Amino acid sequence: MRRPLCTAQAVRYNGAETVFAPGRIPLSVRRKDMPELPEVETVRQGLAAAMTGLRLQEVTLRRADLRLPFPDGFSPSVTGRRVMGLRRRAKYLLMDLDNGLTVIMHLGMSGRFTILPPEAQPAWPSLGPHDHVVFDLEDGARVVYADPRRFGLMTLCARARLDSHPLLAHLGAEPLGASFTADYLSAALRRRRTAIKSALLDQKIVVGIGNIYACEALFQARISPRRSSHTVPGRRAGRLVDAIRAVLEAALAAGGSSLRDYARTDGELGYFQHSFAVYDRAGAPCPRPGCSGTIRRLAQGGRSSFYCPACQR
DNA sequence: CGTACACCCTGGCCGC
DNA sequence: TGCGGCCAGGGTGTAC
Repeated sequence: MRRPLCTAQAVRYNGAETVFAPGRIPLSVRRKDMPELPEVETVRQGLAAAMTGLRLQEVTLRRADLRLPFPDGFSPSVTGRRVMGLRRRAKYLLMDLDNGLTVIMHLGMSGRFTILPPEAQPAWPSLGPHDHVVFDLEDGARVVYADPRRFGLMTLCARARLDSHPLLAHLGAEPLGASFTADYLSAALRRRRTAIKSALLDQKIVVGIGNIYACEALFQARISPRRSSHTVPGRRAGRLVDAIRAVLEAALAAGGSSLRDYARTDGELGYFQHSFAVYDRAGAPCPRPGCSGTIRRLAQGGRSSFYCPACQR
């Protein structure tokens, strides 16, 4: 399918709705399907509702690895166990089992879970080539993990040693947690000379922010993605912390409502229509009221940044 | 240690 | 219209 030509496009900004003038600039209305913190949290809620308290009657691995190999004994360690609950740390999903083990799961870029309710069983879709893990629950429901690009992972860890697991030990602050403050961010950035955009993607500083929300938060905080990190501490760090929280919370709210919609239809979790102020909008007018700038695209660290050079400094 | 970049993978988009 | 090529991205590993 080709990208639609822009006729009129609505974008939400600070609660006010801005409508782009008709133009000839091709704008993709890209469906966001890269899991960042809000998407992972939405998936966590869906899985928790479907799995908590139930036994995993059968767990099937349909290949030997994703980004990493499944650990030896994965299926036997998990099969027959009861799911005590689902937690999230950064973009990792943590499924606690009743034998003291926790399943660590990451969606990578294209990982997705689908919940097939028991009553729909005769009409369940057959498994495709990218359906790598199948959890059959004791109530007859089925949870399928699919991941075309296989950047995701699934592994096991004793719950008592979870905090020192190599994947989790070096993670920075949760952006929606109490420890993520202007002072914390200022201290983390003070001696860094990389661009602030790259620092926001560094999971040792703050977790859960991917390329899209990094761009959106910098736009809302009116900070250029090119600004050197060590010039952010102080007032800008305060704006940035507020902007990160606002952007993630708005996406979480959208995810929650889409979860209810999807649960009624095909049970697919965490993927929803979402529009962005700057992400993937190169050439579009800046949506900030009163700003006449044009959104630009910039390559930083092998990744695309989108920003308004007129109002982000 | 901080920084920069290659790499993993495949669907989808682009140009020819 | 068909096909080859390139790009997207998170996280880790390596080289400077």
